Amino acid sequence: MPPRKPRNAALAPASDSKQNPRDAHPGERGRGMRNSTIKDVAKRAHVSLKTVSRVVNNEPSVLDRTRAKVLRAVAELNYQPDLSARSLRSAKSYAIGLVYDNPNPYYVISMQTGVLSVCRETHYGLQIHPCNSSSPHLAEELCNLVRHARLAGLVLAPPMSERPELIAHLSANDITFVRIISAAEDPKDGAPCVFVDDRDAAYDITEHLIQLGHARIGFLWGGESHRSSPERFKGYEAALKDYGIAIDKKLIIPGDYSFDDGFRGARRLFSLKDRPTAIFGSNDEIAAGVLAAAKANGIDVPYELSIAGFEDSPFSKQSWPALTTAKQGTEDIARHATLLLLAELEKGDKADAKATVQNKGFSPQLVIRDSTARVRATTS
Amino acid sequence: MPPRKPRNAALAPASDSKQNPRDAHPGERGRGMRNSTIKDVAKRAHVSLKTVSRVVNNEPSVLDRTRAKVLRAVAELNYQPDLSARSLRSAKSYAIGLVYDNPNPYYVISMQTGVLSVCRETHYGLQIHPCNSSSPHLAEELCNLVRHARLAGLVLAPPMSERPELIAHLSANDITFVRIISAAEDPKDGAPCVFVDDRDAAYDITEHLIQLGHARIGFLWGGESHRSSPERFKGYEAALKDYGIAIDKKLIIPGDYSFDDGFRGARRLFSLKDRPTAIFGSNDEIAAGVLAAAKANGIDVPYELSIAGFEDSPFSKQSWPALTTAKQGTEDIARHATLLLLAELEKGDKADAKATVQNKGFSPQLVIRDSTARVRATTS
DNA sequence: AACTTTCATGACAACGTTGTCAACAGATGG
DNA sequence: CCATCTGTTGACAACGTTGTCATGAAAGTT
Repeated sequence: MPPRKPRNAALAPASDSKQNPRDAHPGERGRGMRNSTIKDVAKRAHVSLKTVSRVVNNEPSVLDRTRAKVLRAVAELNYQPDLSARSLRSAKSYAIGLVYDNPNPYYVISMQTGVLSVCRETHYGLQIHPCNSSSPHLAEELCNLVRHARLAGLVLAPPMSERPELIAHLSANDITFVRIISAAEDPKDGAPCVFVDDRDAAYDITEHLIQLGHARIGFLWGGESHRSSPERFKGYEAALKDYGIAIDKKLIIPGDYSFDDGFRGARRLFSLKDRPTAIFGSNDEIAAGVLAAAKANGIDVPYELSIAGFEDSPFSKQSWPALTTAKQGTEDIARHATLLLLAELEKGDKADAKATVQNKGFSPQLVIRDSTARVRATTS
Repeated sequence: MPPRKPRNAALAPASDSKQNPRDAHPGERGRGMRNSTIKDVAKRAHVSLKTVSRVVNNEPSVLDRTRAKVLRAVAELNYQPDLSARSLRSAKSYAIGLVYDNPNPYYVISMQTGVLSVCRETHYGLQIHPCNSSSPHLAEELCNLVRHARLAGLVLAPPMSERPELIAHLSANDITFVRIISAAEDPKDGAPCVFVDDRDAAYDITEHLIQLGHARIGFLWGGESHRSSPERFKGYEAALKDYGIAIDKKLIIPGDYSFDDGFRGARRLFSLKDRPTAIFGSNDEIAAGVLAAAKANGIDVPYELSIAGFEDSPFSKQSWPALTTAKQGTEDIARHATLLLLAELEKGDKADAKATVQNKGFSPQLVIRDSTARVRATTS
């Protein structure tokens, strides 16, 4: 075999002449040499391998003086433990997975950002795993993923987090995970989760519309596979009931969390003899579709029609008029879920038991913008 | 230490009574037992460890009969090689990093999707690494990332891919990477890259506007830090020149790749004595800002004002009117970049030399929608 | 003073894999 | 018949780390 050439040869600085993979005393220069190992550190600090290991892992029972000596050597050599060796030996792992199936880039990015912020702090790696929630082999796939990529645990976003068979399968295979689910309260089923009270927020939105004088309020459903859909519907239902407004089934349209379904749903509502004066789309995409349909039909928003969405995605600020919606705080939700997962992992390690991170609920907050207004006149 | 409890205890099936971590003969059931190792496979196939290793890695010099025997055992035990052990021993690695700094979720998600599609096929893991391209420690940060997470290589999205010091630093540290850059042709600097001809596409867009009769065409710049910005500007400039239209500096507004800058830039253009009849926003976000500004000023798009964007993000279809833009094919670009990276990695391994994957150029394609129209009347 | 306990440290094996090298069988050539 | 070659296989060490256990010193207890 010919000697291995440095990659990207053209851009690399003139390389040294000798092939001496092992003799350069580590520590002289930070570049171009093999990574230093725990052995080098031990030699330099005049202690044993194990002592270095202890210091690096913050184990107790090391004299302060020794610790300082080792830390100095670590710094001088720019030593970083090798994760492969570590996870091989300790059967632990330093990466987690984020599993989602969501067509909404804003949501996904917020999720990733939240999870990553914790990963950065804790030096965990993140593997993203978009997937097809309706695949029959998903459970198997996730198990293999965890095994193959040696993931310490998973953060499950909806709708995966809401599929009991999937959850059961993961539990059975001893995989650690956290769920992010739509629910009004902690399910208290023993498994860690973060729950988002979609129902409550949908109630607020509906109430806001009612207080603006609307009585005929259309509702456009989100996807069947997400539990948030029925939750949001329940909120809508409850608000109408509380204000003594009868539910009109003609105003309730099934569909998916998509722009196109918003567009189509709105057209159906427009064709009604007795049109709604307001439409609540189950998320911002749907609401954007409604907005587009309104414009296509020459309906003036918000004066002839109020529109509300759900999610507070960036384009809800940027549409014209800007959308009234509910701010989910996806990033915080993801952050907390990740903290919860890490706590769970620690729990598995030690019998410290006392978990400092708890299941937690989030309530999306109503954000009033320009797409909702007081009812002006009954539509023709 | 008390015996380790299974995690998620409440959901786990009634656990077995004995603590027998090692005695269960692997292969009987697929669940709840330790992962099988190469040793188990060897035992079951009545061959040595090394032979199994050879089969698993598709090395030559194995009798077909032996290979078959081993493969059967592998299948029966659902054996999957342990990546930690593998990368520890072979100093190779099975994950790559995707480095980007881009506020646009659509772009980022497309990028991720493209890279992931290759990763899935090749069983590589993907670590995403959003970062701050203006951080002075970015180069150091990336080196540490690669070392710490044992990444085999990096895919660099703009603008990181366009910073010479960064590239040089990575090369100097012997890190393998591919760049995705904005350029009309292959820079041929020896380092692998995928280049996107923004200039050409911007030319097409400008030409389209000119052919609709527009002569006063505003141009809203994207971010300074992205090379795509001047490239797109060059395309705009070249088209005007080719059609004999003088450049009016008042029509050219600096700014960033953002909605807000689009909004502000458009307002500045509207306040001009001699308004443009068309505006070319350097990306769809900017164009969306222009659209919003037009609506806020009661300007009828496309009849009083044509607007074009760049990127073909989903909302360019969903805005009202839908935006004329250039389709980038980000997903394909990311796919090819990843293939290129993997080819580069293989090249490092063997001296096969003959690279089958080459640097490649992409030309975004003009997509004509409803936000551009034939010039009707001179603006007041 | 002799003992137990506690603490700090180190020697060594082990994690699951692959690289090196040697061994062997059978074929080929003289 | 022996020497050589080729192709297949296996024994063993090594990768860098951490867990286990042993060791010895210092401190506390009788």
